[in-house]
Amino acid sequence: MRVGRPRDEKVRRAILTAAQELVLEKGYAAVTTADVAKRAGAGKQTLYRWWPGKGALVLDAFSEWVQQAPRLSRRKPSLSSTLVEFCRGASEAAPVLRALMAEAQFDEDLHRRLVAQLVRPRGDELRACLEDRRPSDRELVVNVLSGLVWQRLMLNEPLDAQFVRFALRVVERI
Amino acid sequence: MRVGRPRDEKVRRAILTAAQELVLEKGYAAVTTADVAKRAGAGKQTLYRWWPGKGALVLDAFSEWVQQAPRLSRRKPSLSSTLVEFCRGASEAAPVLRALMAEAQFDEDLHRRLVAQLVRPRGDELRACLEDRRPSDRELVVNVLSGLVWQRLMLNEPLDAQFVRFALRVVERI
Amino acid sequence: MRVGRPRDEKVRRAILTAAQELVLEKGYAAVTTADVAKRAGAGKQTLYRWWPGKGALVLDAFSEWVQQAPRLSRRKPSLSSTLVEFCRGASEAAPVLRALMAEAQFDEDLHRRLVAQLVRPRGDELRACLEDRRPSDRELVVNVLSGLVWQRLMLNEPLDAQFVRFALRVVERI
Amino acid sequence: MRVGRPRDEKVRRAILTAAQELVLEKGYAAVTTADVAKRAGAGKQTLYRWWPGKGALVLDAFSEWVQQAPRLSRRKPSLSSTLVEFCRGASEAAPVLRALMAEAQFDEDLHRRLVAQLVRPRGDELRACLEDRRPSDRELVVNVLSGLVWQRLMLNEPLDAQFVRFALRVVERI
DNA sequence: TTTTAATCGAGACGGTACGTCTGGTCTTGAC
DNA sequence: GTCAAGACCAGACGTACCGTCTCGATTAAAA
Repeated sequence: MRVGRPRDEKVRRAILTAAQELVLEKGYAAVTTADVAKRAGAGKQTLYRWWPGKGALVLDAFSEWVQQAPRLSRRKPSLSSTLVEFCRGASEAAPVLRALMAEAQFDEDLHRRLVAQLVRPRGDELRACLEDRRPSDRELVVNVLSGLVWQRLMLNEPLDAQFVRFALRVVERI
Repeated sequence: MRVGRPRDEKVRRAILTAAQELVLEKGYAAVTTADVAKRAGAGKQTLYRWWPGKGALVLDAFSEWVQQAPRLSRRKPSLSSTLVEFCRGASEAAPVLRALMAEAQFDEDLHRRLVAQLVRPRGDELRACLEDRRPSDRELVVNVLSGLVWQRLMLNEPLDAQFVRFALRVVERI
Repeated sequence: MRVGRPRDEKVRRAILTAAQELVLEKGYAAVTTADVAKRAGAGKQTLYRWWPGKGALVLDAFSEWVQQAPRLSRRKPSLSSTLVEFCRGASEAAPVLRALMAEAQFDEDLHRRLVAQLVRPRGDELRACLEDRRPSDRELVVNVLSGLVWQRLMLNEPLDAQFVRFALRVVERI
Repeated sequence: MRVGRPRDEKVRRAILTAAQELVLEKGYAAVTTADVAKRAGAGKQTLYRWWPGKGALVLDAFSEWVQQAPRLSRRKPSLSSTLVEFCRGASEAAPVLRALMAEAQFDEDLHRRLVAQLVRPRGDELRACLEDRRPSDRELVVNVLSGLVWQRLMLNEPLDAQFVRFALRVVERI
């Protein structure tokens, strides 16, 4: 059985919340691990016990936030509504997503986490809307859409309704 | 007339060369402006007189390198050959491109330079291969292809022959 | 009567032993309370239940060790033999004594313990060898000898036979 | 010739002054290198360029301070007046001297500096007052007096007029 | 026998100092 | 005024240690 004092889930939550608040307030680059720990009323060591660094922490903070969106409809959502929702979320979180993807380019481990927690799940959601397509087409469409969105993010161009229309037009021609 | 000692073009070249060498040897993140200056036999101040920081310097060093590829054929190149060439270059320089795009997420000015010196020119080359398409389609195709490539880079997946076939298959269905 | 589980004397001994071993192996500064607890198979809390900190613990560990020297002769020992024995012990334990006296400068409580457990008893032993002196002289001699020894320790100079001769020469001139 | 920007003596002075002030205000243990750098308007790196750590810095700060005492009399000072002056200085700076001697027990380099900058010079001053003594006696007296003073410091006992009388009584009997 | 309460090992916790590192600016004398 | 050299300010970084707290298990006296 696990011995020693168990890890305190409340502390973990407090750090995640603090990270989220601070990143939204001051932006990813301006936040330090020390800031987060202080705001959370935690020690730096505790933060580093749970996460290897700022990137992984902020990723956790926001991948939970993104998941907040209710997935309660039992009916398979349409591609267009999924894409709209997708872009809405990405647009709100754009600065964080850009920073995380950027940081991940310098950090192998963060890169893996980012793919597993954000990139892949979004792709899976899209794929789920394409069950009526031929399997070989599915990957095409998912890649194209995901590529368009990430490019848009990295080039800091708006993920607005016009973009959604554009993307849908691309898809219906494939 | 400008007074004082004139700026030394040889120094500028030496810094660019040193930056290129060091980034290829140790990777973007592991190189500092001080390293580059030392290798080039230059002072840090000289480096900062010509460039605003590491990002812009490395961008210059490698955008020249990318342009090295001879564009001498007067015949309009085909889309597929352009894409092959495009991916070959991107694949070789992938670590640098990833790092520059990442850095640009934290640096407005570098972002502008990157778009102007790397992103836009590549898009223009692609566009030039699509003159037989309807104008509205052109932007579609350019966006999709560029999105696929950048996504591939940022996700650190190979830009190999298989990817080129995949991309061409997408395009011919639009 | 005391309720609850009684304190375990075996644990106390294990911690003292572990502290002694570790300090002899790695030196006072390189040992942490966590190290000692781990070596003793004890928890940190147990250690802190018995002692207020590393200093007091090590002091206990070594003041017992110093006392090991048999004081069984019923005849009053001579000053010179006492001093020889005194210096021999201080020389062996020099690194620990230096560290304890140093730590005591930053820790009021440890300072009191150190004086009570090490400084005063040694002075009393010396005083006991000087019963044939005039009372006012006794304090003089004890202070001078003790001062010479502690200075020698703190300046990291050898407490060897030559020093003993030197000290005795001083005393016989007072 | 020396190239590069020369070290800035003004910064060095500012750091020394800040160290002195802070140590007098808050005590040695409560002062950090970051505090000193901030108060001095300097960067931490600059501090570490000039000194290897807090100990060496504070030693410099106070060894200059101790030397401030005017040594202008051309006549050889008497032993008693030297001792009085000696004890007055040591008494004022007692907390710092205790801390430095303590820290030096954990830091070989600081130990050497402390002996060279504080312990030896004081000894030399005493020796200079004893030119009328036999050479072999001189070392005796210097050692005894210095031992008495340092012991007094480390045991945190007052270096007052009574102590001076005591010390002089010892000396005149040697 | 059951309850109670202090102890035990293990290790997470808040706090904080440390010394290193990087980025971008400033200051020399030489040219 | 530019150059090489390198010191400068600023502050983030991750590690280390301290002494406390929390957990489930153990132990013996009290009920």
